[in-house]
Amino acid sequence: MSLEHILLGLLRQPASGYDLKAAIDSGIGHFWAAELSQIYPTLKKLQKSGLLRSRNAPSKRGPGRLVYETTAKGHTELANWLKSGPQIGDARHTFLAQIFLMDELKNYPSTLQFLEQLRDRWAMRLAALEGIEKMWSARVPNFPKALPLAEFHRHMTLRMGIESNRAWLTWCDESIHRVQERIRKEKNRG
Amino acid sequence: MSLEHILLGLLRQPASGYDLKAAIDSGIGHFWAAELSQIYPTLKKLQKSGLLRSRNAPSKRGPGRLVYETTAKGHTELANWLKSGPQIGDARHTFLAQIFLMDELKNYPSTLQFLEQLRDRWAMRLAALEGIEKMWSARVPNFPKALPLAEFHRHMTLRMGIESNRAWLTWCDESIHRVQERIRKEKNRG
DNA sequence: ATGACCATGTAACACGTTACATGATTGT
DNA sequence: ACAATCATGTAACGTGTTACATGGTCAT
Repeated sequence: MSLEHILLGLLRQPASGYDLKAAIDSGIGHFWAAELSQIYPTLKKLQKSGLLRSRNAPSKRGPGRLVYETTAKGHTELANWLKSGPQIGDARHTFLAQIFLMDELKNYPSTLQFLEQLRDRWAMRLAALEGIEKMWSARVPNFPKALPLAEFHRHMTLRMGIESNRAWLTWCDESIHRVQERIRKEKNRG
Repeated sequence: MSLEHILLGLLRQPASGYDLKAAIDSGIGHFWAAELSQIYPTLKKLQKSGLLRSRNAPSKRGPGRLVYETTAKGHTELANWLKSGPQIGDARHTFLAQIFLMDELKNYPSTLQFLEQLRDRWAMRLAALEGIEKMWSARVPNFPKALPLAEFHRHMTLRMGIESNRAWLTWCDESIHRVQERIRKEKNRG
């Protein structure tokens, strides 16, 4: 299970399940998602295996917090996972399946509209990611060369998000252009 | 469920569960995977809902085949799914999580090796996809402009595969370069 | 007082993989 | 004879989402 290792990694700083949900959404949201209902049981399971320990802590508002942190055994497990080589999941891209089958509609304008919706969403995502990088670079002198070890690794994942989003946008624009050409040709023939 | 709609779409040509597994692996393998143990029950479920019908057919070798095809109701359902807009799944990229946490190893050579493994796998995938396009273009005169409706849509998904793989490779090379620079700097300082 | 946020959890369901079971045919 | 391929299926398990349950605090 990858979520186990992700929690293990994020918990090198003590945090509660609620904190981890926020850290995932804000920090790695562009390539990972997790719900609280999955996080809480996973933390308990990790503690049972001796990879995490927890303590109760008060909260300013709301109920008491359960703060977890990684044990020595947890560090070992995390290191082994990182050394085990890249886990390239079979990414399922539902929207590609939709395009693959979209000839069913026998109608170029439907395809066009679909691609434009895709482009809009990706343009927004790309702008968000570029914004994050811009703010980061404003904060750190000699960015990104001067980034310390941990930030350097985090920055690589941000760059990956930006670069793939850019490629997808380019592909969208190309595809939109090709569809528009076909619509034009049909008109001239009809 | 997306697999339901994918089977529905592929079944505009009659086929057995076994055939569909082969069609998925060879046709959309670069963005979708499915096991026979998932395909068979899904087909039964679709038939029960009236979106597919089946008939028995003999086989040259092995047991009898169950050949399915889409009903009118199935076509309607498929069209509705295609018109419902792009489904952008929260793609989970485990390898990005690994990089994000890899500062744990406190060791640039580990990161370097990881990135090189990623690059090698993507280089192979890219070569495979480009090979498919090359063979396709050799077979069809005036490729890709002359492609008919269905093939045009399939070609767009192939292009997406090629373009994102290329972007990932570029990102890999960039990242490898950045890590190597850091290793060099450490040596000079040490 | 109403809604947003803090904070933890359970239950039911949906989706997907791995392992197992069965058995015929074809090529080496 | 042995392995690969054809062909269908079940069972157990792992992973992830949605809905539900509970209740305190803070700002408007």
